[in-house]
Amino acid sequence: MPELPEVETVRGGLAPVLEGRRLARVEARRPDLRFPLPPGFVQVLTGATVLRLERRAKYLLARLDREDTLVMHLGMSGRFEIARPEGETRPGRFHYAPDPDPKHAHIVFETDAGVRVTYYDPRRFGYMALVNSSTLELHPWFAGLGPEPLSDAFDAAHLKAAFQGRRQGPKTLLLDQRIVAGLGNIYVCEALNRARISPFRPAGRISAARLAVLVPQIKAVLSEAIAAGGSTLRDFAQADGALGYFQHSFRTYDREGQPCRNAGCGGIIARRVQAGRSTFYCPACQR
DNA sequence: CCCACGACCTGTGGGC
DNA sequence: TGCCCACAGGTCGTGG
Repeated sequence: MPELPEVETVRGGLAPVLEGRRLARVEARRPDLRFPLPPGFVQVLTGATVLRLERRAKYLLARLDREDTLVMHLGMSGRFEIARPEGETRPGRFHYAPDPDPKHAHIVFETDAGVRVTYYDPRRFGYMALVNSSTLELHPWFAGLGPEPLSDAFDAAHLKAAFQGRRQGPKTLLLDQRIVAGLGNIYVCEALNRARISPFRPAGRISAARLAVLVPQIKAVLSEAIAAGGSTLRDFAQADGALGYFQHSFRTYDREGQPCRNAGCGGIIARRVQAGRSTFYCPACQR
């Protein structure tokens, strides 16, 4: 599920309970998620202190007082929940409300403050790994990533160069994490609608002037979504259990047959499968 | 390089 | 009510 705004929302929710805390107990309730958990996963993490919780693209990075960084990707259906102890039976031993979804509770972290952070992932497209911190940016998951869309490095000139000579539509290329890192299906559809650019127009033939409109629209939709706590569809919730509200602001996503919300448009949102993914767009104003 | 398609895995919602 | 199919926020790989 989670695209950049949802991962950023999760980061913001987990940071206050994890940063500066020691992981007193770590439990892997199955040996794998999408990939096998690394050997020594539980042993390395148990007793480690989380120095900072960061985000790069759609990855969460827990910087540890260890050689390795804990790298986490939520895939399509991964989510975290925070549970606070309901009581302490004896020092360091806490008890909690029953887990509402034990079947999909794959990884459990318990901090020295007794806060329990559980990773749920029904589809198990998510993954966790331990990656050497000093060479993290050389790791295959990170080496080829494009710039953060909210950074100054992501600008019209960057997109112009990345789109140069490409015949694929901007929809497909913006999903390519090597071009820009963190966008997913929802926010690409939303940004292209705001910029009134067709998802199907050969990217190399989009003018620099229109890319100069697209870039700030991408930044705007991401910033607004982060401010709203992300989008809650199906299973996504913030780490504290609260729902995100940005889905109410969608202009295209999952709005097939409904009116385009762009000023003065009056078109009807359509859905087309493009490169195997649903593309929602307005045929009237997106050119 | 482009595209279409399938794989990974499970759950849910809509149509009949 | 029950069954079946389509589809789901993300990557990764193959083959034409």
